Amino acid sequence: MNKLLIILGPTASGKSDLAIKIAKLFNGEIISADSRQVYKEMNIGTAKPSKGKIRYHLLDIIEPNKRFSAAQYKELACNAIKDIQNRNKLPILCGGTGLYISSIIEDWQFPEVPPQEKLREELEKESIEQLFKIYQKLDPEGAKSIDKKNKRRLIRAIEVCKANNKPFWQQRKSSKSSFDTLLIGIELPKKELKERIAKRIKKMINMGLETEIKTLKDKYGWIPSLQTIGYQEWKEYFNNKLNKKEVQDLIELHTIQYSKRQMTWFKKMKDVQWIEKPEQAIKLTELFLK
RNA sequence: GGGUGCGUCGCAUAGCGGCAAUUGCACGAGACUGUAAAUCUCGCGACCUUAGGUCUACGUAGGUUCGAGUCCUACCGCACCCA
Repeated sequence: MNKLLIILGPTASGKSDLAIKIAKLFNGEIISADSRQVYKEMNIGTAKPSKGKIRYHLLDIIEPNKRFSAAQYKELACNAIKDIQNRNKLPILCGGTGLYISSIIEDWQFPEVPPQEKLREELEKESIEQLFKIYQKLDPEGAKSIDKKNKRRLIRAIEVCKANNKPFWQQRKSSKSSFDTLLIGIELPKKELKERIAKRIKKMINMGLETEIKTLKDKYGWIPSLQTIGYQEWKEYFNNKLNKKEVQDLIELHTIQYSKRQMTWFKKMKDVQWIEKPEQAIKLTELFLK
């Protein structure tokens, strides 16, 4: 069996619940496609699914102060998918990180150049214009289409070129996924999504989000993985610049904005079956598995 | 009743005679191949097909000026002070 079911959608749209439901009905296991739920100790703020009967992969696989990447994700996720298929179960890829999902369904080959902190630090000092010039020299073709005002991206492009002595643009590859896929996207009316987001955030706070963050920042400081919606907002709170209500409002705002960015990515993806109700997903899955 | 200050594009903020008007936020659209819940771009008075042009706009009404968000007068609203 080579089937792979994918469930995507913006945050708080009910992806996990749907995935669990389908996993129960169709003998499946879930692979999280979420760039924050991979971290240990970040539970409440990432709305990490709690342990249940259904096996959930790629949660809690890394320490919060460690670096994680899309390339690592892709490898781990592919392995998990194949493993599940080999055991004759249905793998369900479920999450809101568009980049991670795309890397699997389009079988991206990331250039095999791990991040090089030193080089990055060096390049970080340069101006954007300067960086663009450097990149232009290394990869004139790529320079035509790169986002020339995005420092982070320029630095990575330069890093890859230097490491392999080949233009960055030629090192990015994608192809048709070898999996037989069904993509289901959840798209709720704006108003409903907003309500669900607000509700979820309230719940998080009631569940002790503040304590979770306090523990994390006391233990690790404001590490990069805390640069996450629902976490970063508390920095000002602990500095007494914001009160709790303001933090909550900010989280809500940022989450809504994030959900729009997610949709921008998803809408670009081909072959997504957009649904609003879980029953529709179940029907689609039935047909898919026939 | 007297005095002072302030009223600018959803909100905040700049502007001190050449302005469709600065900046931030919000909002809209979009990009994305090892940080992606990250990072970045563009748009944001209306109309005309782009270059560009036309109209309507800085509390209201007048005035001075080639030209007014900017100066003057009156009025309205808000804030503070003195009575």
